[in-house]
Formats: sequence, structure tokens, C-alpha cells
Amino acid sequence: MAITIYDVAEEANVSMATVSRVVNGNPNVKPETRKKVLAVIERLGYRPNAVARGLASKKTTTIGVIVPDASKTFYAELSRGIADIATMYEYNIILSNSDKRQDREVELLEDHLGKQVDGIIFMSDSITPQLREEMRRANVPIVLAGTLDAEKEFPTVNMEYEEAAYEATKKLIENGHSNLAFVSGPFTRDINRLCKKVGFEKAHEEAGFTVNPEFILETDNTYDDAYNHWCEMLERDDAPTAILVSNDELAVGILNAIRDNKFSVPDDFEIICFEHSLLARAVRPQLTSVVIPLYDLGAVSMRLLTKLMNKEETEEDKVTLPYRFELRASTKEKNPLA
Amino acid sequence: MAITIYDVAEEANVSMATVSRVVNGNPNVKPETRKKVLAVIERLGYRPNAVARGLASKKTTTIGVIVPDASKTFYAELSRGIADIATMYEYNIILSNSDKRQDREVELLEDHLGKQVDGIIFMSDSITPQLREEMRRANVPIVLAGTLDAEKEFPTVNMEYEEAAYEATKKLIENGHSNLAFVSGPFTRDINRLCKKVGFEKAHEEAGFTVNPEFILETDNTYDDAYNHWCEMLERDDAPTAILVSNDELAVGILNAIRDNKFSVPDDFEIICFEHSLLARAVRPQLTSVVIPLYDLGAVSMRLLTKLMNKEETEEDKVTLPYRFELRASTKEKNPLA
DNA sequence: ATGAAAGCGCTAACAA
DNA sequence: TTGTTAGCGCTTTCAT
Repeated sequence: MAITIYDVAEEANVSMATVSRVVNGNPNVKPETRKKVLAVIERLGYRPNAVARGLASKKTTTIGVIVPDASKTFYAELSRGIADIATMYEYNIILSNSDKRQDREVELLEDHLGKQVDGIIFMSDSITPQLREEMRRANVPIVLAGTLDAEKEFPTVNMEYEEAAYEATKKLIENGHSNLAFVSGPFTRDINRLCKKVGFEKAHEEAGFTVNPEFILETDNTYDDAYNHWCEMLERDDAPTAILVSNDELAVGILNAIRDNKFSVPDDFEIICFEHSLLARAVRPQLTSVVIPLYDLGAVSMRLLTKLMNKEETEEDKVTLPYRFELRASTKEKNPLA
Repeated sequence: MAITIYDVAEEANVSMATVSRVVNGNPNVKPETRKKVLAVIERLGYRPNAVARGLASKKTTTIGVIVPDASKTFYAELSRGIADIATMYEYNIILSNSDKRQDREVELLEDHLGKQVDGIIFMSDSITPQLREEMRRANVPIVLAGTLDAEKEFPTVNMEYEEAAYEATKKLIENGHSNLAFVSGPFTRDINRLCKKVGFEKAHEEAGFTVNPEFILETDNTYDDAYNHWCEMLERDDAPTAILVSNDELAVGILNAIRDNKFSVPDDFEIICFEHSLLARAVRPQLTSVVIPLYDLGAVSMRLLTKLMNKEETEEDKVTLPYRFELRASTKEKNPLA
């Protein structure tokens, strides 16, 4: 049996209330009493039971983080932002992977809520009606990170994907291309279908170009799928010469398909992708990118959640973070992006 | 106030014990009672409070995972292995980053134990005496994953790093090299200093070669540091022609340093690295690697932990997983590794 | 500044 | 098969 607050109280000849006060830094304790209690705690190796504390106080200082797949650099980086701010505010994190399955997402929300987390940060491809229902039932704040909430119902931290896609496409067009492709991850991800793709299309519209639907490629988000898709593409005479890509991994797949087939980037094809992880810098040529502020997305989400959990006044619970372009060698030198 | 077991009991005209039985799948409940209770649970939206349950049962079905940095692919992948098996056994995971700081590691251990986790999976560069002390005090099982325990005191899941390094080095030597380098992450990581480096040295010894200490490079484990180190190296007339590298990120740094300086891999330099993440496949030439079974390391650790938590008999709590070589283009074609 | 006592929501004997 | 009851280890009034 582990040491309890009661053992400490007895050993120090005080009541458990006093020990509780000492442990919680309550100022209403005579300094010498505090000292005495602290000494006993030290000697006995007393370690407060957070579960009991959680039951009594109705706060667990634990938050839930639900993520499609924490082993993907995208979410790993984002989660690290969450974790650092959580540490700063002394929260623990229960981290779970949903693998993008809606049933799992619902289950996990339910599960985390059952564990009495004080709040949740949720990442998903799409907030379905069922998810929405489930989230409404929650009695703790939930923040969406890197996730589109079409109804703008829940607190959300995001960046302007559509604008970035528009801007990137426009630059590609200004570089002289009229035949462009958009290679995306699954369109079940709202951000792909409703933001990036739309930005891509808007730039076309503005330039008086029409988007060729055959050049909107939906992949399964893997290197290999992108690689294969583009190898096929290279057999066409009318293959697009400029490519907007949804993320680094896909972009590298395309890049390698191009290079393995003896074409050149950026001479034959120019590429701009989203993300800019190490992968984008490690390949040659390095990839010009829309840098997604992943870490900050996480950090800001967590900061927002702390405010919500403390019921602090928040001016705005829909936050949009700035992005920037990182100019590298997958686009041509005098690129106006500079 | 949320619905409690008591509310359900009242509403269903049974005792809370019966509700508890239903919730916990205890077979000693008449089917129709069960049905009735289940209906009430459904209607009221009752969700068992895991904190209260934890206090009463002294089990939280939560484990702690302490990792240097979950945003690094190495640990992200390993953690995913842990997470999947944890899900399978219905455990939640509290995940924390130590950033390799010993004080944080001790703090986190203490913190997780306070949260009453049922077990811990711990990853660290080195198990110091203080850590050892702390771990001994724990009243729940702790499994080390991808972490060297020189004293062989704690349950551990690992692979044969030394043997892999030896074998890789030997192959490089068989490929005709006599001037080799070992580029490592920090030697504060026991596995680098006590396993990989030793394997590298043994192969030299066996071949009658002596290791040039100047060619044992300790980096800070970043792409950039490896890149810079190797750029300097390239200015020497006696630069090593074969390189064993501690992980993918460093290897890609070296690869790019070589290629950016117009040398060729594998013609001028051959490279074998540890890990083989996407990065190793994405670069050109792709990297010949010792594949570290990261996911399995995590999965097996978690499986071992479940056994320990259930006090099942375990034949052996020091597990060594097999590795394999992945032959790619950073070594020459007729490489005997095949 | 300190103590007494009533929960927090559940599990787990023990009874019935 | 079901109910009663005593905790689990703490926080939090309310007294003193």
C-alpha cells in the first residue's frame, strides 16, 4: 500500500486538511507547520494520488488529444506544439490515434470524456454530423486544430489554406504555365476539397484558364501512390508542367517520378507543395513550399484550450495563423514569390 | 452535473451494484434486468466516470509513455507501435516528452506515477543511477524500449545494434574500403557509444584495420550538423570513402553534402545508415540501411508491459528483435550484403 | 492557522 | 440474482 495523505498527517501530527493545504500551496499554513509537513512528505516519499484528487476536485489536469495518426510528421509536429504548451500549464496529455475512422473518433471522444479530461484538442479530416452531435454533448471545451469546421461552430485554429493555394497557383501561372495539376491527398479531407482545391481553381478562373479535371489527382496520401500517379502522367503528351501538391510526401513522390524518368525540376516541371518538413529540404532540388506552421497550430490550440478551460474571456475562438512561402529550387529562379 | 451510476440505478429501480455489474459485463445479471439497465443508460446518456472507477479499483487502464521527442520520426513510429497494442488491450496512453533532460525524466516518472498509471514505457538515451533509483521506487512495471540498460535490471525491448553495426561495417570493408567513418548522434546516447561504435570498431579489429578517431564524428543529431561536418571532411585529402551513419537524417545530410560538392554516391563514397524511414527511400540514391523495427519495438514493449501488469508469467523480459538490411543504391551493386 | 467531516462516483466484499 | 455498505485518497466547506 502506498503512502497516503492520512499517513503523512498522522506522522506529522496534523490533520489531513493541513497536509492537503501544504501540498496545494495554500498560504494559510504556519511556516513551521509547513516545514514539518514537508519534511514528513520527503521522508515518507509521499506522492499525491492524482486520481483521488481528480475525483474530489473534478479536475484531472489532463487533456485529450485525438489525432488521425501521430506517426505522420504533420501530426507529430502539431502534437509537439500542443505538448509543450500543455507542459507549461501543467497538463498531461492522453494521446489517441483515430486513423481517420469516424467510428473510432466517436469512440475516442466518448472514451476521453469518460476519463474526465478537462478539455480536448481534436484533429480530423471532416467534422461529420455525428461527430458534431457527440462534440456538443461534451461537458468540457473542445478545440479543433488543423481541421475545418464548415459550420464554424467550434473553437478552431487553422491557417488560410485556400488563400495559400490560390497564391501558389497564381505564382505558377505567372511563371508562364497554363497547364497545371493539383495533386492532393484524399478529398474526404475537407481542407483538400474545400480549401486547397478551391484556391487552385480560383487562380485559374482569374487567369481565364479552365481547370482540367483530369489533372486534379486524388491520391491516398502516400509517397508511392503519388509516384505511380505521376509516372502515368508522364506518358501523356499533354502532361501539366506545373504542380501544386498537397504535402511534402506526395511532392517528393512526384519529384522522384519526374527525375527517375530523366526529366528535370524545375526546367521541365515546377513544383510547389504544402508543409515544408525536413523531407522538403532533404531532397534535391529542394521544394518550394507553403510553410504550414504546424508547431504553432498546436501551441495556439492548446493555449486557446487553457483559456476555455479557465473560462477566461476570449476575444475570438476562431484563430487563423499566417503562413509563408519558402522559395527553393523546385521553382525557377526569378520566381516572383521572392 | 453529469449522470452518475446512482441516477441510473434509481431510474431503473435497481441498486448501483447492479448497474455496475451491467457496465462491467458481469454475467451475474438476469438478461432482462441487464436490458432494462442498458436502456436507461442509453436514455440518460450515462458515461461511467473512469476517475471514480480508478480510485475504487486501483486500476486506471492508462499507461505512461515517456519519450525524448515524439515529433522525431524515430520515436513517433515507435510510439505508434505502442499505441496500437495499447488500443488492443484497451489502455489509454499519457504521452510526455523529456527532451532528454534527466531532470525532466525524473519529474515525468514521478508525475505519471502520481497519475496512477498501471505501467510505463520509458525511452531514454541513458539510464543514469538517479533514474534507476526512481524506477526502482515505482510500484508499477516499467519497460524500456529502444533504450540500453547496461545493468540489465529492467525489462527491455531492443535490437542488436552492435551486431548490426559490425555487420554493416564488415560489408563496407568487403566492398574494398579501408578508410571508414562512423557518423553518430550524441554519445550521451548509450546505444551510439556502447553499441554502434563498438560494432564499428570490432569490424576494424577483425580486418586488421585501426580506427582513425578523427573519423568518429559525434554530431548533434541534426541534418544540418551532419551536412556541415561532411563538407569539412570533403576538404581533406584523406577523407574516408565509406560511412556508417547512425540514422537517416544524418545520412541524408552527408549524402547531400557529398552531392552538393559534386561527388558521387556510391562511386566516391558508400553509405550505410541505421533506420530506413521514408527519408531514406525518398532521396536519390536511396540509402542502404540497417532497418530498425521501430514499430515492432513499440508493439512488443507494450505487449510485454501488458503481461507484466497482469502478472502473467513471462519467460523472458529482455527481448531482442531481429533487424534486416535493406539494400539500396548508396552502396555498390554487387554488394555481398545481398 | 487548523481540524472535522461530508462527499466525489465507483468497486468489491459480504449478505440476502 | 440482487442489494447493502464500506471504503478508495483526496478536496472543500464549515467550525473553531
